[in-house]
Amino acid sequence: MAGMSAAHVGTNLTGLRDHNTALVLRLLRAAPDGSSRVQLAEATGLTPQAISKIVARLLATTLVEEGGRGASTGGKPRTVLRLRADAGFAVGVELDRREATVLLVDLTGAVRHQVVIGRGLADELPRDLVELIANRIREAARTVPVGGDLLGVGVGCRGPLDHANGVLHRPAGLPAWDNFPLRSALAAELDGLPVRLDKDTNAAALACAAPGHTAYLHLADGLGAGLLLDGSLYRGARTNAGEFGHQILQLDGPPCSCGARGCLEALCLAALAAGDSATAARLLAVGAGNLVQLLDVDRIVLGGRTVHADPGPYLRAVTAELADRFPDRSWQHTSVQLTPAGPAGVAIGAAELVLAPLFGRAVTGVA
Amino acid sequence: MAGMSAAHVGTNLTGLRDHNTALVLRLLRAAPDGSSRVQLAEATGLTPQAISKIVARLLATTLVEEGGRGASTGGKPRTVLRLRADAGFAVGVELDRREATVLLVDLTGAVRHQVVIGRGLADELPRDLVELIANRIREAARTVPVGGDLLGVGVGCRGPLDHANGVLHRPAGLPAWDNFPLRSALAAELDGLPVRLDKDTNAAALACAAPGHTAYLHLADGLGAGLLLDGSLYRGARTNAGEFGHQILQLDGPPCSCGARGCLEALCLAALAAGDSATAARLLAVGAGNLVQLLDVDRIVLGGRTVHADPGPYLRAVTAELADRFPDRSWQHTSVQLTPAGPAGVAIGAAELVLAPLFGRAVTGVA
DNA sequence: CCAGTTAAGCAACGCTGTTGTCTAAGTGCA
DNA sequence: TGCACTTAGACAACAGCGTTGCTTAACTGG
Repeated sequence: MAGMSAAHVGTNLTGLRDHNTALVLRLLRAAPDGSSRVQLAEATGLTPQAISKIVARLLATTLVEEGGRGASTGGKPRTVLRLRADAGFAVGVELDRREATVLLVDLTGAVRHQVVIGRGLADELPRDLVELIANRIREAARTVPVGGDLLGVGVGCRGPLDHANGVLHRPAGLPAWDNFPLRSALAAELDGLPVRLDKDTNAAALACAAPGHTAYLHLADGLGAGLLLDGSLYRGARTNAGEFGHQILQLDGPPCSCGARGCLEALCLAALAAGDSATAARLLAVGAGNLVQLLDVDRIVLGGRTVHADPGPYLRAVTAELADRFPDRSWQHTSVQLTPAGPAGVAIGAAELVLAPLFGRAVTGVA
Repeated sequence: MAGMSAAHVGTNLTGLRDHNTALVLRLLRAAPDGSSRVQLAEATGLTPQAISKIVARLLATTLVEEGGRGASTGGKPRTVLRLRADAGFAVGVELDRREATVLLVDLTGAVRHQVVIGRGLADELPRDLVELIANRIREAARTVPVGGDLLGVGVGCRGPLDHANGVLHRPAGLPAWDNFPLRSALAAELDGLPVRLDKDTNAAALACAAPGHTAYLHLADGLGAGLLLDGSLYRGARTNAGEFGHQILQLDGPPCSCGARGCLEALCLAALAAGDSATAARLLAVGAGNLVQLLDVDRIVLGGRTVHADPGPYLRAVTAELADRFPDRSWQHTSVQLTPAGPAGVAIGAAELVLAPLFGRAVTGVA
């Protein structure tokens, strides 16, 4: 399942239906004011009749509802279709060195409940923190309205880790957590509720999903990236892509926690420790330029505690660096922005790990 | 079409059939000794009956043929199915500063005809070189056996360029070629035969396609990469991904032809100009390590004139660098190898640009 | 008030892969 | 040599997908 490439698998009618259904749900989610059958037909390229059948199936579930009539465009007015926000919920968890966040989002991704815990990976033993978090998750679950379905729990955590198996690999240099099976431990505490684990950077990237190619850069205790290539999360062979901070920017530079010398992360954190955020921003910008050279993305999105504390210098530095290295704006223009998800982006995106399959981003069979 | 993401498009029965058909063709191509219906059913996850129907359709074309019986596995022996190499051909062209290569490959990718022209981008005006190349292509086309179909021409050229529109953007710093519409110019000379244009690095990457994630690094007059993510070429938003050589490795380093300072390419070419191939190899290796950190690929493949001249130092340097930066071999191991396509890899891969759609790598609708 | 326009449903259809059954062509043991 | 067994593959009937052709619903505009 996970890790197995969908590109090498045949597809049958069920897969075809699931693909189109997920596509329709995705389009409805992207339209907060709702959409209509005609609009869906145009967007998907399917015939209006096919859309009518798909919508009829969805209306029979709790996922979609009709919402009155839209304005007429010269004839019969369109029937508004909307995703039912209360039909499904997911819990998102951010696990940091000294802090954890637990929140509940509905099907549209809106936050409905949120608590911050003042304890993190560096403060507790694995079993104790898991129990602490599980308690908060159970509290969040109790706030789910009647009729709403809790679909699962997503956890965003410092890497490196193995997303496919849900196992940590010495996150943030903490040996106590090395090889800890966080996913199964949490699932056991929660009576088998589906749990998904991913790097904090990947989670936060999911929270700013958009069409095309996006690189999300996260600066906090460390520096990492989440890559949304063609709208879906790229995790790489060992689900450990995005180690943006461990690109070497200075040969034989100062040692980094990863063992190498001259990593962007080491340089950047050293500058920040010295209070020189201008240099940190410039270094981040050079790394971002390197990334755009390699991946030619549409969009750079910035986030993480350090950036949120004072976004201006980082946004300006990256924008300037890209303008410098890609002078032909008419042909190559990469936009630079702050993450729209805000400081809770990791936890919000973690919940997205659970919701995404519904909307087809991670479904195998047909991409 | 190109540039438009397939992820946002609905799929119908035609798309379903095309997807499965291309998958079967791809599997047959990957099995030089042929395959059987049973094996195809196992590999695709489709039922034996579905495979029988798909194979029957393919046998009715010239693409696939039966090839006798295989060994028995305890019952009726399997019927061997094989791709008919002579059913289709493609021309591949490599366009370099001072040299061009034109070759013909069959459906399996085997080279059937090859000529090298001692003139390149720097030697001729665009119109003259196009005419020269077109003559060689016509010669190659005459070597196609009767009954064989010439599917088109693929061209691999120094970037930057716009793959979607087939237009060059000042390749190799040659102003005479800036904005030259190479694809349409060549197509006009060849009576509308389909022509595809891509960066030399992308073409060469296609020539070493394999399952999983591969990064092909090409060192010749310049230094670039071709990215095969999940088996298919990743081109990025403006089809200009893979500018691996323009990652900055030394802040405020020596100026590069791209306008920036301290680019890997500038450092590497300077070392080579000084005859210091050890330093060039070490620099390439550091860049490769940065790439693996960001993309977590399964495989690094090396190619290009400079590497082929003496591959040992480059293979060793990259292998050592990766062992250094990813010490946990059991979990993270990226293999390093020379391109199996050899020195003509760019031209062979350029032909692949034409053949790939047949095998579903670039088909829209269903991925 | 009625022609025109747009939205959406109903019914019949073609085509996909699936299921169930049968035949072909081998192996292996008595 | 003969017969039970195994495996490969075909034939026919089928369920389910989106498509086509047509009808009905509901609004706009002169």
